[in-house]
Amino acid sequence: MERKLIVLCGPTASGKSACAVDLCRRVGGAVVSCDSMQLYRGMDIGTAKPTEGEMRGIPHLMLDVLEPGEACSAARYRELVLPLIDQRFEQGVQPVLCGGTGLYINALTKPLGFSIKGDDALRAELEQLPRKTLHDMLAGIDPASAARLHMNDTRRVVRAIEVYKLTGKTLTEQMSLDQARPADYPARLFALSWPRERLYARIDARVDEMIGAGLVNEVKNLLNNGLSIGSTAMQAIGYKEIAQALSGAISMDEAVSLLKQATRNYAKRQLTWFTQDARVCWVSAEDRSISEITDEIINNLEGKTR
RNA sequence: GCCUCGGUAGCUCAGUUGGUAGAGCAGUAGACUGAAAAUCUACGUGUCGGUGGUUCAAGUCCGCCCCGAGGCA
Repeated sequence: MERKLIVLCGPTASGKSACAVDLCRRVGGAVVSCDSMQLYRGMDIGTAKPTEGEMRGIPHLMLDVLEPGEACSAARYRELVLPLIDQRFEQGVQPVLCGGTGLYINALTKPLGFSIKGDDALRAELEQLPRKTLHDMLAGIDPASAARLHMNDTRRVVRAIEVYKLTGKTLTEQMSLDQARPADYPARLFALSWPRERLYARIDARVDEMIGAGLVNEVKNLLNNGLSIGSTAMQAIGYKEIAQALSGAISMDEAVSLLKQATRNYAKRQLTWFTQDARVCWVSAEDRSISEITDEIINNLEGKTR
C-alpha cells in the first residue's frame, strides 16, 4: 500500500478523537496520537485522552508512552513514533495521525531536521545572559536567524546559538540542508472547523466535564507521586491551574476559569498554526454527525469532490 | 436622613500642582525546525456616571442629581 499518512489536526475540543476512530473503522486504520501531553501516563482527564470505550476497539498508539517526569520534544516524539508507523504500514494498517501539536505533525510530514541534540548545560549558561547580548551574539554568527527572531524570543535565540556552538554550522545552513531531504511520509491533512463562538463554548463545557470527571484528583495524584511543578508535564493546561489552586494560591473557581481561558488561548494558537498551513483541508463540523464528516474526508481522499 | 469612599476601554485599575487619557488581563491578528498544552510579536477613542458652573482650558476644582460599598442615626 502507499505509505501516506492521514492526519486529523485542528484545535482542541473540535472533535478530532471521535472522528479519527470513525475514520479508522472505515479505512482499516489505527489512531496515532500526535499530542505532546497525551503521551504521559496518568494524565488522562485533563488531556482529554480517549477512554477505552471511546476507542471502540481501534488501536491507539503513542498514548501513555512516557512518565510525567520525563521530558519530550518533537525529535523524541519522532524517534518513538517512526518505527510504530512503519510497522502499521507493513501490516497493511493505515495510520491516522490525530492530534493538535502542530510541530509534532510537521516533524513527520515536513523535512524538518532534528539532527542536532540540545545541550541543557549550554542552554542554561546562555540563558543567564541578557536578551540583548544573546541577540547580538546571534547576529554575529547567523544574521539571517537573528533577523528572523525577535530579541525577546530567548528560547529560539538560544537554540540558534546552540546549533552553531555544537556544530560550527549556523541554524540557517542546517535548515537548508534539512530541507534538501524528503519528509518522512507524504500526508493528507484534515482539520475540523467550527465557528469561533461554538468552539469556545465547547471548550468551556468540556472543562466543566473534566472537573466533574475528577481532574482535581488526577492532579493531586500526580503531585503526590512527586511530579514537580516545573516539569514539562506540569506545564499542561489544566494541570498547572489546578496545582495552583491545590497550593492555595488561588481558589478552585478561579482555577477553573483560568483553565477555560488558557484552553481558549491555546485553541487560538492552534488555529493560527493550522490555518497558515496550506496543506490542511478544513471540514466543517458544525451541526454534522461524525459519519457525515468522515464521509467528506474519505471522498476527499479518494479524489472525489463532495 | 446624615457622613465617608468609589463610579475612567469587555474586566481590574493608573491618571502627577487643571492642558480633551494609559497599563495589565481579555479579545483579534501573527510567528513557530530537539521545551510547542511551551515560548514570542503586533494592535488601545473610551458620552472619563449625569448635569450645571468656575476657567482660555476640567477625568482633574465647585454645586446638584443618579448608582454602588461602608459607617452613623
